[in-house]
Amino acid sequence: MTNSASSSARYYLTTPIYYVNARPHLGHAYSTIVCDAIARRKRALGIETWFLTGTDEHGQKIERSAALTGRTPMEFATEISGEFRGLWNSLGLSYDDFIRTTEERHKRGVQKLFATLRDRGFIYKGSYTGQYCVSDELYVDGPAGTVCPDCGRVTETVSEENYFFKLSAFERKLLEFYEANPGFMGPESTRREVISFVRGGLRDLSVSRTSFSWGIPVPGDEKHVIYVWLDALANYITALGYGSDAPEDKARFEKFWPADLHLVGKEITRFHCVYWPAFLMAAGIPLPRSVRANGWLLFDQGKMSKSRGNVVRAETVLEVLGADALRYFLLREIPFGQDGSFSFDALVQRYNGDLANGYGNLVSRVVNMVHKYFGGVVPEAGVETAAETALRESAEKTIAEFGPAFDELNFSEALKALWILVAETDGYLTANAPWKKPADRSDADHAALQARVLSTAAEAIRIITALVYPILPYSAAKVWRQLGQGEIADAAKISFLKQLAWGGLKAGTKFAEPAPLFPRAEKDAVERMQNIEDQNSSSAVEAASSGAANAESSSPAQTPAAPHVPAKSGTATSAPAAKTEKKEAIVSEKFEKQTSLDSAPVDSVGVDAASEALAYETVAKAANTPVVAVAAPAAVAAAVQSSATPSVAAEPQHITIDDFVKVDLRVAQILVAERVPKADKLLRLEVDLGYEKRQILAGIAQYYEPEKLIGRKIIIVANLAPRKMRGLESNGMLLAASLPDGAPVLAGFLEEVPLGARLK
RNA sequence: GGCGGGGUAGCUCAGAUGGUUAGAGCGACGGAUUCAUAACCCGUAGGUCGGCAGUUCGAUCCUGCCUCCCGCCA
Repeated sequence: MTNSASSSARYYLTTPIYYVNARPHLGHAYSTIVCDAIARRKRALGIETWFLTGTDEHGQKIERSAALTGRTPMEFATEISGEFRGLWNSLGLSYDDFIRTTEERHKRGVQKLFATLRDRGFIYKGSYTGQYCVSDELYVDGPAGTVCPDCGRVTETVSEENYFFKLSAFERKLLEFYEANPGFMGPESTRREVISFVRGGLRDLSVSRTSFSWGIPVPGDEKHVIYVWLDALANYITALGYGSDAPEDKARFEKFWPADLHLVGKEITRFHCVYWPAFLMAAGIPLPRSVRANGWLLFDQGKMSKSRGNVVRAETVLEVLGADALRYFLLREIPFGQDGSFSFDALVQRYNGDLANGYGNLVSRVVNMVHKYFGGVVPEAGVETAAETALRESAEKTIAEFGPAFDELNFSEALKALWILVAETDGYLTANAPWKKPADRSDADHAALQARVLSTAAEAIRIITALVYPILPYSAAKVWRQLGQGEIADAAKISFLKQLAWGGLKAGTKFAEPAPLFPRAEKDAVERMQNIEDQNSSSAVEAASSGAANAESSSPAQTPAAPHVPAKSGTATSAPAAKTEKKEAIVSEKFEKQTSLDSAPVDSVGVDAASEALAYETVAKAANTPVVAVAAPAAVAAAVQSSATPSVAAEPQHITIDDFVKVDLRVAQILVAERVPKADKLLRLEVDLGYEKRQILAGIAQYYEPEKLIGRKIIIVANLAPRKMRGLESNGMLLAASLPDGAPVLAGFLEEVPLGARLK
């Protein structure tokens, strides 16, 4: 994964810096946890390691969000940044430095970088006239009236004078660099995408803004602030001391730069694989050795979901199962680099299956037996038989396989290999049954067997524990103590992983008392976590509407991208959760599309007040600009104004065809229709989609007799996130025209259509 | 629309330069067992390897077409 020189005795790795427009969630935690595991292993191998994380705090969006809450951008950023740091601390992440882009050391470094680029002739002043999406701070190609490809809103024509970076001068140099350094970026799919992007031609990049002031001023021309990506990317060097004259800063920079690994979310690979190397080349600074993209973390949505398909907070998992459970799940379940889906069910299954029943139970049975049969003191193993040889060789094989897999970031493979050893040790114990003395075995023979088997199994556990330490640091520390090995953190300081070999557990070692490692998660664990999330997300609605916690990081563009460069994602973060939210958000936007197409406004009838609140919540979160999901085009402005929601933009809300396609509209037939007790508006429907049947709740009880609906074919939004109403789960909503008096008229077809047919 | 990646057991995924019975873990079922966290151990599950056509003695792995999903770009 890294090219040359990665074997040197120092290692510098970075997480993305997280944009403070969103509160931290599991997606952010994922990237940071991965880095933490890597950092811990490197340190335990005796490699001097520097692990950097931090927050990205400039930009117009922060300025705005702060204004909505009546605070200064700095106050706002400080609060959210503190939440990130607080979460990393409560997860026990071992970062060496946490940088904020609002810190003086960073500003100084960024200004130096900008000045260097300018002095070397790679920055010039130019002007740009074109289309600009105010909401996404994004320049868009096309004539006046062009729609923003990211959010679907109509762009505005702007004309401004900016500084430009001569990105075009680096097209060939970058391609040559990629060619010469095949390990620079990964995974392979990312690499191909980046190369094909650069081959498609690079245009100069606008690297300053005058439309807002929350940023780092351009040195010598302070009405400009520096482009947020140039600002953000530079954190990787400013945190080490770039731009400082202090000797210790210079020394640190010299020691750790270039970085060995920038771990980034896959949506921001282009910034790290194209712009960042170009900036560095232009400034005459060495390039990082590798950039690796992690995939999205998706939350289970759609059909199965008991979960609401919403953002999950790391704290929830931490509270119920602990940090190690979360770390294990993320690294074991998701092949690194691919998208992975997170669900509480899968988490609990992994936890119980691998941690509680597997590793935890193995430790428990062996430590208990050593206490029971040997007073807690490791006996002499005696002569190795074929069974011990097999286990030892298996452990040696595991040591040989685990490291390379881990170092290639194939955590999932590494853990899989390690858990084979867990299973083999369990099997070895069962096969030799030290707790059972056959009648034909002498006491002496049995004692020898017990000694041999238990010391061998304990040694296997020691090996497993050492290897798993970077991934399960807290649990490994407990086991290490139980095995009488002292503090594993101390062992890590003296490079214990480097010399790890079979035979390290000495006879005579005194075990500590057994203590539970991973208590089995009871059946209610999933439910408990969901409840915690539900409570949290209902309070998040308030936060969102007050502007404090909106805009999940990846979906809206934080950054003003350059002209002609339709940068869509905005943040230096992994931001997986946005995906789900965006999907939901689209649903409300869809109605506007409908309204502009149809004469009668189509409304969402399956939604009662509660789910309207949901629709609003998700839109607000995803877009920062509350969207009103009703009204014909001409009335939009008025509707926005009259709505209680704080509105920023009043332009018509267009979406692209790509957005529309995300709404899964299907033909369904009503099989069952009945009133919901104690709800005068709600009907419970069971509908058949041809490929599946599901339950939907619809607020049409005042207008339709349930009996008359049975057999009728309707149109439903099939991929709407499930929602509970009156204790019943609704999996989708039906479509109907909304008459002036509020009465719904169900949408349907004049011709015969098959069940499950998609509308598009 | 262009480029790229995918569609393998209920779930998450491996895999083969094409060759007798396509694998693992989890879940499910049956058995054994009790040192241990109702755990561990043993066994079982028969999945058109997305669809169709072609190349071949033989394809799930090659070719073409189709379909669905995802990403990047326009």
